[in-house]
Amino acid sequence: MSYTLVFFDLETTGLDTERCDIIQIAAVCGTRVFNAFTVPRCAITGEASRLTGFSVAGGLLLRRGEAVPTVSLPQALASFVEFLGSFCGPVYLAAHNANRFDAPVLQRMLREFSLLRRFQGAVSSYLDTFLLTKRMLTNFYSYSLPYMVERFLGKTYAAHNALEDARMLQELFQALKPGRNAVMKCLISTQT
DNA sequence: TGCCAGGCCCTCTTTAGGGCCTT
Repeated sequence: MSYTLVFFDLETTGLDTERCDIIQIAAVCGTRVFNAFTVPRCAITGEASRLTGFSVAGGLLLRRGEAVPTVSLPQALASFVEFLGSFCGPVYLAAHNANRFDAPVLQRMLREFSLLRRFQGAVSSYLDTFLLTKRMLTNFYSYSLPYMVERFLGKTYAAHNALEDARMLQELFQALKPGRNAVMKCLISTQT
């Protein structure tokens, strides 16, 4: 049975998956793209702000000082679920370190806005590409996304922009060509 | 200044501990 892989990434206010808020949700599947920004409800940590370039001033979301168009968090999440629901199943939602970061944050947000059931109807599993690359490739200096992209695609890119991270993750996956069995071993159910 | 989260993986392991990766 075939499956659809959608590559995604979140930019958030920090690393605490129980408390952080989403700033950017981005996803790619082939040439189809989703990208949404939202004004976070809690403060952006200094480290997250330094890495992503995001800040909030006067109720506006700024990236490196320039205002970014935003929608409300529930609007962003509902649009994301609608985007995911437009693909033929089963749909796997892939992120680098999904198991430990992106999936817990997204699941918590979807539950908060009563969107989890709809999401679970569209997406059967997450795919953790960090686990996948660690299992596929041994004895590497690093398994971070920027390092993997530089090593296998020969590119440096604007890391910590969710859309660029998702695009690079898709390219990396296409370059590495993991087997179906390797992919299946790194899936995490959305039914939590 | 340096610490802050945390499940998985590895190994100098299993009666444990440290590093990784994500923002």
